[in-house]
Amino acid sequence: MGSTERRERERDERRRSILTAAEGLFLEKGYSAVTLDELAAHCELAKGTLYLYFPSKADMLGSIALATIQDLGDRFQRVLETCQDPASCLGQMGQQYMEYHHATRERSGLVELASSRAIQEQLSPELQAAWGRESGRSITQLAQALGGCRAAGLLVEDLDPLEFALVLAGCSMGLIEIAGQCQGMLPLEPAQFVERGWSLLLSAVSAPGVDLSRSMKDGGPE
Amino acid sequence: MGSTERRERERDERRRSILTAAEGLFLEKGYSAVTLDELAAHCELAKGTLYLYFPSKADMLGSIALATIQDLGDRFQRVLETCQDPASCLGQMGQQYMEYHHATRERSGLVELASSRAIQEQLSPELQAAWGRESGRSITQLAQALGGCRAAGLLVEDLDPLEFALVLAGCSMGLIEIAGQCQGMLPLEPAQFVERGWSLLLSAVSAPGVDLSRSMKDGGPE
DNA sequence: CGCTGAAAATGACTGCCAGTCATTGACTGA
DNA sequence: TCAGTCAATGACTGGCAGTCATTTTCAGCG
Repeated sequence: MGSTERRERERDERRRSILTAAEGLFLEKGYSAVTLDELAAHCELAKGTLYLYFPSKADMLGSIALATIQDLGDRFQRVLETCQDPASCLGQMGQQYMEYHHATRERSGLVELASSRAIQEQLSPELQAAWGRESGRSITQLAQALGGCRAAGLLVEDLDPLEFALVLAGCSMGLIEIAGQCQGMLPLEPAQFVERGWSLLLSAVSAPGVDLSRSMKDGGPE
Repeated sequence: MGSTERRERERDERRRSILTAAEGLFLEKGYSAVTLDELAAHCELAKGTLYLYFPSKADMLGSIALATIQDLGDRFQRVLETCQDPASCLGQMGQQYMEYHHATRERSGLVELASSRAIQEQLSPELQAAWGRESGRSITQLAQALGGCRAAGLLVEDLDPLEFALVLAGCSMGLIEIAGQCQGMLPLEPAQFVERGWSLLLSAVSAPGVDLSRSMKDGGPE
């Protein structure tokens, strides 16, 4: 019988519905203010049942955040697969990053929290491993695009693609964070802020006569 | 009698000794793994006594982190007061930032945690206000130095000093964070990482023919 | 020197909540 | 119909932040 498969499908569905409810509550009230009794009530389940699907509350948050950052990796993957020209590849990654950020901006607080040491060390080993893999993935992808640009002579020679990819990633994170904290201080959208940062960094490492930051705005030359 | 003053002095001293013990434990075991019973035992006090000095555990962490970021503001203040030439002013701020980071690098995890929404919203209103004031201070100071550089024609014209100060601050935060997370991924010290970021950003906004990132390395022209 | 009142310190206690587990219920295949 | 498996339950436990009635300390005074 296909009953085992149906079981599995139902299990997946329930898991997903728990995550959906959890995400809503976490966004509404903040992670630590949500109790599992409350979440269980929202799911019309008993608290114990939640533990059949997740080993801890932290793992629920981690799973939500993981799915979010996986989205970025998937976007980058698509760019790498469809794009030949290195400059437009990098440009499209920049665009995808902005779109990703826009699509997930309300969740960015959850991703930030999940990245923190306090949460990370509570995650199950499997999730921890997946998280490390996933956050490394988008950086590697970025480094790959940067490597292509350097090979094409579009970047200054003495640039380590991986190192610069980390710089870009770190700055993006920090800019989003500070933009969230200083909403009042400047009338600027977080996304514009990040875009500004990328532009500056890219223009600083472009080879003489080239401006890679331009390729982000129009998706590359053609 | 001077007994009231002595009282106050002793109170301050005790407060400080609690913070010292707390900092040590937080660094050793992580904030959430430290119980107040444990901390009280280390201070040779009863748990209740701690609450005569701090309204909550979060406020202890907040006070430690606040003192840390105040240090940066003090450093920047000294630079602004002693320095006339705008370029060397900015350069010295960069140097001070690196020194600050070096001096407080083991505490950077605590500052990061204290900055998080999860902790911020638990802080007493007074501490929250002080935190906002203090984190705004160093950015304003940085903006002031940048304004001086722009006025001297060292920066591109269309640069908003405050906005760019926020970019620098955000990138620094993010770079420190990602450097902490990706220790294994690259053989680079966090400080070098941050320095690299500052250099790139400054070179991107320097006026044609000027390289402000240089002034950070040698403390400016003289 | 003892007395007194105020301030400081105490630690048993409370409430809350993540996580557990013995029990019950639902379904399946024989 | 029955046995066996897996999902679901919710009362319970343990641990910890924060409280508060009580005790201790001590300066100032008669």
